[in-house]
Parts: sequence; C-alpha cells; structure tokens
Amino acid sequence: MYALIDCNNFYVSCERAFQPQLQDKAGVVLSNNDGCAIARSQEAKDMGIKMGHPYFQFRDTHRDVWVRSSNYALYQDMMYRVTSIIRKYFPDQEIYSIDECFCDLAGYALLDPTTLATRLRGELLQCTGIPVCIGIARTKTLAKIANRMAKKKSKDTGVYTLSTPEQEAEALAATEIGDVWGIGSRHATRLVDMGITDAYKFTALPADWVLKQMTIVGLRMWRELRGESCIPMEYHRKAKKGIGTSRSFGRPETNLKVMLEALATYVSIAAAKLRSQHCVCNRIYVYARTSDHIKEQDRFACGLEVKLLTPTANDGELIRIAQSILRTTFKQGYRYQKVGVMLSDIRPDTQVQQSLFDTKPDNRVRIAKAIQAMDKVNRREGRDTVRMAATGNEGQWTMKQEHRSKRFTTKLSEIIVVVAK
DNA sequence: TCTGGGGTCCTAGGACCC
DNA sequence: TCTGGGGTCCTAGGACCC
Repeated sequence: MYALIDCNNFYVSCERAFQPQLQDKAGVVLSNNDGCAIARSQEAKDMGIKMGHPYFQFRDTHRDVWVRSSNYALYQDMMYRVTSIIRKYFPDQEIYSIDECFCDLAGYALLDPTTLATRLRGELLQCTGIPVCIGIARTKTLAKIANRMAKKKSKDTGVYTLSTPEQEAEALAATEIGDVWGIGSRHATRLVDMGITDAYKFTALPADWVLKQMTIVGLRMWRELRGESCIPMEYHRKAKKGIGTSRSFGRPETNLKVMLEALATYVSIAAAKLRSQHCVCNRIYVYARTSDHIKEQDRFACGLEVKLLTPTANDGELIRIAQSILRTTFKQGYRYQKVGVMLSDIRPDTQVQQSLFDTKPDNRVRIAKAIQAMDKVNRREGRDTVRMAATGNEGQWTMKQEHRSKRFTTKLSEIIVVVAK
C-alpha cells in the first residue's frame, strides 16, 4: 500500500501558521509580481476565486480577501519540517513536490496504516500548524484518488483508505476523468467527448486503445487505476536535466541594458544551481518575450540556443554568451514582459571534454577557483554577498512583491548576515 | 496598467552511420 | 518489374505535473 500526504492549501496554510489573524478568513497567495492567485484558502475557493485568477480582476470586487506575495523561503522551510515529522511515522518517503509526499507502507499491515496516519495528521497540525489530507491505497495513482476522497468525504479525520475492490470501484466512479493524476486537459476533453466521464469508465477501456492513443504513459496510469502498481517510489532526488530561470519584469521593459542585467542575474542563479548539483551544461538557451495578453501586432518573442565549445558552469562565461544572444536577437520597440535562460545537456563536472579549439584552458581553471570562492562566501554570508558586476546594481527591473509576509522561519540567519557584513 | 515559474517524459521524423 | 537491413542520435512538438 502507498500513502499520499498532501498539505491543504499549502502556501495559505504556511502564512496562517505565523499569522493567526488570517485563520478562517478568505485569503490567497499570489504568484511572482503579485500577478495571480496560486494558492487559495477554502473560503476563497468558495467565493469563486480560481487558480491562476489575475489579481487585478478580483482586487476591487473582493476587498475582504487577504493577500500575500509568495514567500518561497518560508514554504520550503515549512515543508522541511513537515517531511521530517512524516519520516518518523513512515520512513520510506518520496518527496514528490513542495506540498506532497508518497510513502511506501509495505510492512505496515499489522500496524494498521489508517490509525497511524490519523495520529500523524494530528501531530503535524499540532507541531507545524499545517493541515494535511492522507490517502491510502494499493498504487500511487489510487492513493492520489484516495487523497481527493479524504478532502471531499472525510473532512474531519482527513484520512481515507481504499482497502477493498468495492471501495476502489466506488472511488473511481466518483472521480471525474479530468481529476485523475496524469490526465491533463487535452485528454480529458477527448475522453469526455467519447462518454468516458469518470475514472471507472476509463479503466474499462481496452488496453491497446489506451496504449495507441495515450502512449505508454497512459497505459501505465490505466494499469495503476486497476490496482497494478507500476510507478515506483523515487527516494532520491535526481539531478536535473535542465535548469531554467526566468522572471517577469515588475512592469513592461523596453530598455536593452536593463534586460541584459536581469538576464545576467538569472544566469547566475541557474549556474549556481548547476554547480550545486556538481554539473556543467553543454547548451544554453536565452529568450525574451512580450506579454501574451496584448494586441497581436504588439507581441514578439525571440530566443536562441547555443551549443558550447566546452561545457561549463561558470557564471562569467555563461553570462557573456547569454548576453550576446540577447543582444543579437533583441528587437527594439517592444514592451518585453520577461527574459529567461535555460541551461541544458547537463552532465557531471567530472566528465568535461575539453575543446580542441580552447585557447585558454589555464584561464578556465583559474576562473573556476574564483567561482568556488564566490560560492563559499555566498553560502556562509548569504545569497548575493558577492555577485557578478554584469547583474547591475540598480535593480529597477525587480519583481513587484507588495504583500510579502515576514521571514518568520529564516529571519535569524538574515540578522546574522547583517552582523557579519 | 495589471495575467508565475520550474520541471518531466514520450513520440515521430530526419540525418547519419555501417 | 525488380533497388537492404539495422542501427544511433538529435530535435521539435505534445502532453503532463506542481
């Protein structure tokens, strides 16, 4: 059996954990730039505020709804606390996303997982203030379904177990096809058009049809829904195959110089992530674009991928290439919404094949040492203590974050940094 | 005026190899 | 009339997740 533990309205719950006055009141957490709602309290959902709902569209009509800018340092730290407690109960744990994890319950049959899960839920609420729902079933996909049932049917206990084929069938019939883990909007529309409106009907389709129309991914899900476990647990976080960083500007940007500085900042962030997983990249893709929400003739997007001569994770080299890409693809006269970078074709930094045409291999070694020193200082003294000059110092392109809560859980280190500086 | 950011996997088709 | 067989690698595009 597997359990899926999912934090309810996670970002909202994190904000509430430190600001009790927000409890029981409709509220939302906004995306970067305070653009749209990405987490909603139950009350806000009930009022009709949708996921991704643009803030400016409900700001005036819902003045009583509290809002917070997203504060990922807080949410990440809270998830760390939550998963640590879960591990005490169910050590075979896969952290699937910032607000949910799977646990393998093999070996827990005699201990009655439902009772354990109920106790776990109580401890989480007491120690972190985060309410969770727990679904338990034979496969991961069924555990997802059980979790939905827990949210719908067992509001007070927050735990729902599918232990018999009859219970599974009932839960499948009660789950709309579009709500199944692995069915996106495209397939949902198509299946509903065919009369396959719920998960139970889906499991009755012939396997070869599912394979042909929905690839091996669809077939795997079909088998999981029928009780055959085929999505294994992943206990260790895998190295990323691509690392991207992008942000929207606080307001539309027209100035190339400003965009080059923003780009340098994002390249630095991505390169630091790359180094932290001890890898280098062989390709870099840089893009910029205007908003999708403006008149067709005002829209513009540019981007270009470059294969590197020698793989690297060095800020300086990557910034130089990234900026030259932006300079050549940039077109004057548009109001840009965002610029971004994607580093790909990633491999371990122990497997670097030097280019035959590399004229300064020694230089490369020296720079790598400087970067190492920079990472060390930034780890100790806090992010951005030392950074590349190309990132600029005016910060006029930074995000709008007008409603960010205090750094409740990470503030101490902030103070230490100030003292150290 | 104002609409997020970061990922994964699969498949088909083309280029190329012997 | 009739023109092989077996691969790999890369890329773009589609679908999905939170």
